[in-house]
Amino acid sequence: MAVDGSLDGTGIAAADWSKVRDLLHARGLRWTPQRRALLEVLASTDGHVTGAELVERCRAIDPATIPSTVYRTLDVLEEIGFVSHSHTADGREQFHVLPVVEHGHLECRRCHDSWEIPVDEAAELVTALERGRGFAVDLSHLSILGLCAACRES
Amino acid sequence: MAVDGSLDGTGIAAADWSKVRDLLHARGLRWTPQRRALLEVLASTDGHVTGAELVERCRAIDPATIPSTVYRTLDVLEEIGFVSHSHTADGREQFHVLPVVEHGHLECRRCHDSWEIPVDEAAELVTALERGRGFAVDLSHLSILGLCAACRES
DNA sequence: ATTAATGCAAACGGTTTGCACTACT
DNA sequence: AGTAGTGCAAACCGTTTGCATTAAT
Repeated sequence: MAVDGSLDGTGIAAADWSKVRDLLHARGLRWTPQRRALLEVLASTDGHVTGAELVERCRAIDPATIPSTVYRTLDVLEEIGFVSHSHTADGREQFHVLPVVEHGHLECRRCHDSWEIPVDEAAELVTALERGRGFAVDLSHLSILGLCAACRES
Repeated sequence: MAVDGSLDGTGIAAADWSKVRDLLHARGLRWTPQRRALLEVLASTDGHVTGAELVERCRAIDPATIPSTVYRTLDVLEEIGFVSHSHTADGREQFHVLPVVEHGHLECRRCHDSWEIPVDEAAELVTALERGRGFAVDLSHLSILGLCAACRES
């Protein structure tokens, strides 16, 4: 996989990287090899990963990766709106990239696989809570634990 | 507040304690001062507390309280079905006493207050996920973050 | 007399912090 | 040159573990 957006041939990822680079530069922030590595990792996720997983995957690219650098970069990426975070059922931080649509997460307590819940699937709950209690649900922080179809059968 | 269920005059708490004591004895487990203290704390909660909060409140009763004892007791209380646990939005363990009805939690990201969500309020979501994906929601682990009515106004 | 439960201390895992140094701009 | 970002190490917080000791049965 390409490491520099400007030389990349895969399209989407390259576009995202230069966008991030520009957003950083616009704020006087900098583009470093460590940030590039994290962006590379983020670009190849299916949309949600824990902080610890990101550290691990960055280490695959650069074994010298330091956790604090990853977490600090995640903070700035969250500030510029490139990622957002919620929490898994067992309390670890869960990050997701540029959510095109806001969504929650569904997690199986047995196989620990997880899926996204799009707005429309949670719509009834969200509007019910809003109408009944005036509570504005933060869907991107919604994490539902349960048993997936496959695990229920076996 | 009374410390021994058999001498207690307040009713509910005393009943719960002897029930727990009996459940423990039925399994060859023991009734200790430390467990009594935790039960006293649990009896006076509004239904949900974090593990760390329980440790702190037990210390108010007995300053010599040891965290591991509290957590170990919570484990057995969960085993005998007297409490169950989920996780708060920031990932700490959240315990609740004998849920008469299974329920989730609503937490305000600003004032950090929290409320219970009874089954019926989550019913639509639960059945939608079950029908659409065969996913069995674990309502007692459901924790929704958002902005409460009071905090939205100000 | 059993053996469950405790106190203690140390370790855990994920994340955060302080600080001197490095390297983007 | 200026200062954002890094590497490192140490601290953090809530929770868990191992083990010798205590105490409920």
